[in-house]
Amino acid sequence: MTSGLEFDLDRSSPVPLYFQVAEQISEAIRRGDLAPGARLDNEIRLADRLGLSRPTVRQAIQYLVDKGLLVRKRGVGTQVVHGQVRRPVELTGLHDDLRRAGREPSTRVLEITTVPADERTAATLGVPAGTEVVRMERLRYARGEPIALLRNWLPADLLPLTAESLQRRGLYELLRAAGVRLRVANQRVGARAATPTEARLLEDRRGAPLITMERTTYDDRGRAVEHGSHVCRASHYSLEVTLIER
Amino acid sequence: MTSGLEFDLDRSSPVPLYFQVAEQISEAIRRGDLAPGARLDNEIRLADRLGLSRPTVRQAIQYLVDKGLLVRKRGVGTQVVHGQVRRPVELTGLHDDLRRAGREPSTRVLEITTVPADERTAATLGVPAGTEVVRMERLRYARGEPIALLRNWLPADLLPLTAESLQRRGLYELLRAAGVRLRVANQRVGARAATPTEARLLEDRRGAPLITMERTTYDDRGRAVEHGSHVCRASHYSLEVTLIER
DNA sequence: TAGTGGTCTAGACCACAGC
DNA sequence: CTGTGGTCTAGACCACTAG
Repeated sequence: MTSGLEFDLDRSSPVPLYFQVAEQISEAIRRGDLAPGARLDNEIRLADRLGLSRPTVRQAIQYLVDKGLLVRKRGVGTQVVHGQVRRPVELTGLHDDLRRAGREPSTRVLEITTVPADERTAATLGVPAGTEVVRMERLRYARGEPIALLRNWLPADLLPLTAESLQRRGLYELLRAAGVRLRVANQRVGARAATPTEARLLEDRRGAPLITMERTTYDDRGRAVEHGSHVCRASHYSLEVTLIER
Repeated sequence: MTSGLEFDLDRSSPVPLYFQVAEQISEAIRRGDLAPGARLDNEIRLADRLGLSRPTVRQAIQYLVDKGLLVRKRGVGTQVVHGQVRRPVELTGLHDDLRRAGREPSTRVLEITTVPADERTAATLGVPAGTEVVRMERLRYARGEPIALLRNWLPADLLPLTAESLQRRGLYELLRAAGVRLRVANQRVGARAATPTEARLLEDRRGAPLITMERTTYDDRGRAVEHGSHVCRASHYSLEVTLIER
């Protein structure tokens, strides 16, 4: 039950009320005050207790259901899901992933050039063939060891990119700082053996298993802002995904 | 614009109105009547045209935004995202994946037994140690070729499982048919080289690159209903994921 | 400044689960 | 039968975007 929980809402804050509620429920779960399987008060009672309308409370709950923290069942109620959500479902780059895991990422920029887009790149990014695009190749390290080889293409007019800025910050971080709001990414994940070149760059043996990732990311206008084709050393990295069925 | 689109709503249908709207917009995108980048009418106008309230129209749009088909930006409008969503974000098993791709999956059940849960399995499934669980091992084929080696554990009281039923239907399909509603899955994806045993079963060479998947799935009561530890031949399979930032 | 989505309210009726 | 979430209405005001 949430009966014992205290909620602290600030109506003068620019933070939406539904989000304040969601954050505090989320925090209660993280702390363990709401154990896995625990039932929340029903939506009406929760709304009464918080002095909010039911739709606002529903919005808060829906937000956490979409993140995989809560599950709902009609006639039963809303409960905390068993099993920790290992990672929130977010649109992150490898740099953020590693930093979050406390693995001190660093980057070596192998190449960064501006070229006219060939047919295939233009189609992927949804720009006319021949448009200027930035092509870059980076080597990502964690704790001093090579982890991944990253190849990216993005429209040249999106933001200025330099080897210096890419060495200290991840691509996604730079995009966000430039006001680009990432919204959707289509990603294909596979695996294959390392080629001799890849093995040399990643300081691994030829034929070592690599995770492959092919990703195109779109902003809040629906435009492609980045395409990436990456390989990661499987011995040093794995992906975590949370799937939600609506 | 959606101005030229026709919408056909049935208020007597048990299908929710927001879902009817979402389906028809989705269909218009699939057909190409709404091209990538196309702007929808604004929410107020759309609500007027359909004879619905704005919240209902918003719910329909939100549904498609969550699926990655649409993007919204305040002050701008709602647009169709560039780049096809290759696969809807759904909670599917390998069997469904392959069948959807028209690859005629078939299954050979190598083992299926009921055993008391050891410490680790019990913790993963959130049941007391010693509880009866089903342990199974399957070999999944597509077009006659071995694709994946699947190992699963699930609570024994959930549903009766036989080698016969598993040979003709996927595990997720059987779970759904038994009234289990899957809601959340935490999944870890990696890669490694095939062991000699795996290579023999998968009819591949030793050291061949494999995709590894470790997944725990929860139902609408928040209980773990299945844990899987799978390996797939990377040469014959890859995963597609769509990531959405809220 | 005009137009858009973002948030919020205060109700209503319905469908489904479980006793 | 009772309680729960699921759906729906008809408004309101605000914050942000773009010209």
